[in-house]
Amino acid sequence: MYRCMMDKEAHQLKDFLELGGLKSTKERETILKELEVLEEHFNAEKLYSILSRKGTKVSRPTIYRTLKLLERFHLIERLDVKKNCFYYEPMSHKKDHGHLVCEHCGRIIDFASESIQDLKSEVFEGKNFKLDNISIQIFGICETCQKTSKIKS
Amino acid sequence: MYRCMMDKEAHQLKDFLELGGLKSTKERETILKELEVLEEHFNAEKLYSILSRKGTKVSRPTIYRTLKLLERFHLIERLDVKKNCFYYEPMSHKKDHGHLVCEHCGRIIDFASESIQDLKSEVFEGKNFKLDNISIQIFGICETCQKTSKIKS
DNA sequence: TTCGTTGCAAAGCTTTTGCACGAAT
DNA sequence: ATTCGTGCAAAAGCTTTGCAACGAA
Repeated sequence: MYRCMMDKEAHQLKDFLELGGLKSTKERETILKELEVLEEHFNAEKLYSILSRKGTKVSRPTIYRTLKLLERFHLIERLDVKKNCFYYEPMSHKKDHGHLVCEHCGRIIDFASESIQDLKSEVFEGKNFKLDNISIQIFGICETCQKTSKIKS
Repeated sequence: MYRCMMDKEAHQLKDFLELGGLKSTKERETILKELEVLEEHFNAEKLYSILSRKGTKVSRPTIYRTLKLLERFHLIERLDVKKNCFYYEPMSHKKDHGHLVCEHCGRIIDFASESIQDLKSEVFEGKNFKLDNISIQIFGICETCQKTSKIKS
């Protein structure tokens, strides 16, 4: 299962890196540190601009490479939210949950649900499919946008 | 709600087109006709090559534009399956269902589930979120690939 | 005739890659 | 001393756009 992230990410990463004969660099630590405090869903570009603004700029290629690395180690998870780019889940979001994606403002809201577990059991029992990761997106209009409904049909 | 598609797509489309002051062209009909018989999930490039092979080639820009049009009319639905491109649901797939996406061979298998309805009710009751469309992807390894498991961990 | 539509070529955007330099072990 | 990682610039891959020619109403 992806999606899940331990508390001491840094340690984990270092272990993984060592195991894989990979190196711990200041760029990787910068990114990891940012992800530990990041509350929102993000993509490569957003991370790039956050770090740039903070004066700890890391190049785009390195950001992309590092995100891939972290994904491979299941330390972050890639989302699928109808944008033509990759979005990621912050490390702080842990257990199984789905995403409410507002089609008006683009906001992504996590939601937990009993039914997700049911769904997994059903699929596991019904089909001979080795589950890895479940990804649930519900598209619609969030509360805020419904109120300020400047929404064109 | 997206995802749902009536039987007489062509009629529907013509109505929509008329309503919007849009025109019915042979390119749009070619695409629509292909989508009516297409069994598999597809993307723009796949559609392009199918039509090209059949000798009813339509340019890429037109394919992209038409798919967008059909999506706008809720005649097809865009999927989110961890590829860096848009995948669509064929018109023949109707009611609420999720997708099992094999991470090894890339195959997409539809599955229906009671729990999807539960999930929708839960969200509808719990949050003040105006539902539009639910998108469920379960990633893992399909039966076939498990058997022929040449899978690198 | 009037607009919407098409195809081409070019541009746009996100992501990836080649390569030389630099840093970690 | 190796070997891996970084940044730059360039390429790649998918999608969109500008524009002139075309075609449906």
